[in-house]
Amino acid sequence: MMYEALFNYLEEKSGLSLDAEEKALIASKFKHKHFRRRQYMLQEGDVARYTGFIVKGAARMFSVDEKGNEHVVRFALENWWISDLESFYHLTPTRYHIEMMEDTDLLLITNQDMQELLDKSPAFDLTVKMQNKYTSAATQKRIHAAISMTAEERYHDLVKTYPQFIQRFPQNMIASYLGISPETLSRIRNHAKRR
Amino acid sequence: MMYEALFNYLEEKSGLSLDAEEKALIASKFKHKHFRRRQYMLQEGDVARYTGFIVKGAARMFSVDEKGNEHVVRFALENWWISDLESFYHLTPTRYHIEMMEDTDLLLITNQDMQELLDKSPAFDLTVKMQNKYTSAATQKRIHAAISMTAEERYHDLVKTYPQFIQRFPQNMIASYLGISPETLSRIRNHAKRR
DNA sequence: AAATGGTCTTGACTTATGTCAAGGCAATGT
DNA sequence: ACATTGCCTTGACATAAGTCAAGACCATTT
Repeated sequence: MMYEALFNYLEEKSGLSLDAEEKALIASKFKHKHFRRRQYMLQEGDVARYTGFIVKGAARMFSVDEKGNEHVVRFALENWWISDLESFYHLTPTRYHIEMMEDTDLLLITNQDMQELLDKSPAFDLTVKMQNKYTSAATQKRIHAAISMTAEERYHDLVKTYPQFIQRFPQNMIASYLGISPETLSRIRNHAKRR
Repeated sequence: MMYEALFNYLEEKSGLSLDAEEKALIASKFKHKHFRRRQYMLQEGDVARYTGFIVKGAARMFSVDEKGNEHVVRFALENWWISDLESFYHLTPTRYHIEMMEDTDLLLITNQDMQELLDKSPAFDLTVKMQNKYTSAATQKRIHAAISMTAEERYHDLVKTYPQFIQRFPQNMIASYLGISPETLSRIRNHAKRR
């Protein structure tokens, strides 16, 4: 059932195994919600009451600037967390939207329940610690890419690092994620092919 | 003395107060090291054995590309942590350099000692958790800036967010941090003045 | 089956930013 | 005091990427 994906993820990331009691505790803190393709989990101005764990599906988080242009800040797939952490932790209105790109099953948890789990479930606590390490390394790499590589280099790097993204997100959103226009991405891909 | 800065930081971030025993435990895990201006804490190819806490001073972390150009990935000042976390956690050779921009006092800790402190010192554990929240929000903001703002907007945003950087780091490194050339930054600053 | 809307491509043109080169100024070392 | 070096500015030119517009191709809805 739905929670198995989360248990597997926790056991794998933490390296610890979960007994029935810990599983029950964890399951009691998350509630399951199904989203349809194009449905929003969060909209600009909302406060992010939940962080979501993706059991199945895909989502994107993006902002909209004054000119109405969208900027994709992150993508998320199975076994990823999705939320605006700034809003989630500080209870401030978010500047972002989170939209499902496919029919998606999420497990949702509030900040308060998350704090409780961090205290009471060693596997959960350790998983979050491991995940933070991984994420901080990855975001550092992305910042480095953004400031030091050309659009073409960033695209090839993305293809290598997250090939799933290319399969599951349309090209104009990939372009937005890379910080370039869809036209530029189209040309980059055609140049690459010719060689 | 040297460790007071760290204790103050931990008490403030965690909201917990440290008794003599916890202070002694923490102090036993860090060693103090003084660096002179221009001295390196880490060089490309090294493994980052330590993470540093800056008691006094300033540092930059940067990479060098094939053309020999430097790219500043981050700056750090008093009460900031500095390390290549990817190398530190995975014991892989780093692609970065960390150089002191001023005479700097650091408190250094190994990964193993850090794990032990996370287990044994509640204030340390809570501080790291709080810090992770703060950092993940800040890096998300920086990624958003890099992909969606012009060079000029990014500069003004930096001036507002980290005015200390402008005071303490030379302009060519600020430019590198923003992902633009020193010439472009010079022109941006002069345009701004005229208005 | 036709209509609609979204997605990608391509061409022509514009604009932001980079590159190269030279000179000035201030800090630093000898 | 002088030489050296690093840092910043400015101009001329080059280039990467953005913008606008049109058309092709699909998938989805009616």
